[in-house]
Amino acid sequence: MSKPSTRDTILDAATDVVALDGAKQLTIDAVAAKSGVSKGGVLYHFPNKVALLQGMVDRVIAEVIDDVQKARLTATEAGEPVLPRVIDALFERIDTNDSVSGGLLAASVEHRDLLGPAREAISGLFQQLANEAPDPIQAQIILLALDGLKMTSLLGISHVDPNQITAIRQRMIAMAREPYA
Amino acid sequence: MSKPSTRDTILDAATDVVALDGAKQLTIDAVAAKSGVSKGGVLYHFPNKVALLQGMVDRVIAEVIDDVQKARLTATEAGEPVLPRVIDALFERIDTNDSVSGGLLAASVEHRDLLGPAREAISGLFQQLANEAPDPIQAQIILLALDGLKMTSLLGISHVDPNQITAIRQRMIAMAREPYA
DNA sequence: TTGACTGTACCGTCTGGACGGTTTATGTGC
DNA sequence: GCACATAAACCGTCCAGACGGTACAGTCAA
Repeated sequence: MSKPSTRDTILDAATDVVALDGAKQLTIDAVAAKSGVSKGGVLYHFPNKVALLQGMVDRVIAEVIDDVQKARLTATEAGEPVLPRVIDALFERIDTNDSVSGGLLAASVEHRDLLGPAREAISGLFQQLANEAPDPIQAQIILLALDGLKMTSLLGISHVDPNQITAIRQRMIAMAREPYA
Repeated sequence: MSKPSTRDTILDAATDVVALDGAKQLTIDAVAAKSGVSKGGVLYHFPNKVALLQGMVDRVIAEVIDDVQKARLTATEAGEPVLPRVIDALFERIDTNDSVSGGLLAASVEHRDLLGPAREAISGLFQQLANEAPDPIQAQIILLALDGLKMTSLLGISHVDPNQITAIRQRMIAMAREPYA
């Protein structure tokens, strides 16, 4: 276990701040305090606040993409259809409902370009997923529904009865297996 | 056309500010300047900034609910299934992509209770829509996909090819008409 | 008279970031 | 192995501007 880089320490602290105190409280001072690094040190690694946000966003996005790619790989290796596995993977992420992504989402409204690079990557991946599926349009709808589920629950405005989550999940998988007639 | 109330004038101005300059620029001073009402006047109607935000959110939510209810009414009057009409109505709202909702969404992450009352109303309405549909689970998935579409396009992170929007819309309607076998 | 404002002055606080200084790591020549 | 130079990593303070909110005297139509 090597000592984590200061850069990562800072990003971890920033994540903590958002998770515990909300996105509004994400100030350079707060991050400095929580990370044990001085304010100057923080600004050395991230020349300004936007760069810090960018660092956080990039980490989260990379994680999501990694999850999906993994699901995709294991599915193709097992000779199974890809989409059901992806659905499962994304549902797992919904359950681990970090309040961090919500905060980052909010920040991204302000700084549109934060999600610019991420958009490219995710857009390409999802398009590919849909096109590889037997029924691309249906696949898109399923992926959109996953977006909706994630985002509404992220923002605390989900209108889905928790008891029905499992049914929805299973239905999505069933849909993914047998395309629309 | 009677003169709009000062309260509405203020809310309009606030909406303008968010639309043109972003949510971050929504300051009491900015709203006062844009509305032509003095700062004191603004604070007379909205004792603090949160109250102002609440006023904005409430207006938007009421509008959405109204649209959906209208679609629902005309459908039942025509003896048609409700969901297809609702899908159409919500798609129309996606196209009129006000950047305001995005800003309000961002603000709602910070002030969770802003969406509290709205959540109740929308949650109830959507649940009812789903339960009235021939296939409630499928209906939920469709409604979630609409959420996803709206939110991703609101945040500028949509991964849907614009050329496929129409196909997706039609498929959703087709799905709503004939439930899953 | 009263409610709906205007206009201005003011306060306390927060925050991003600039800046100059200091420690630590990394070579490099001898 | 050692002295030295150089740059990277990091510290702590200070500042200017912005913002929410208060206070309060005055205006004006109903």
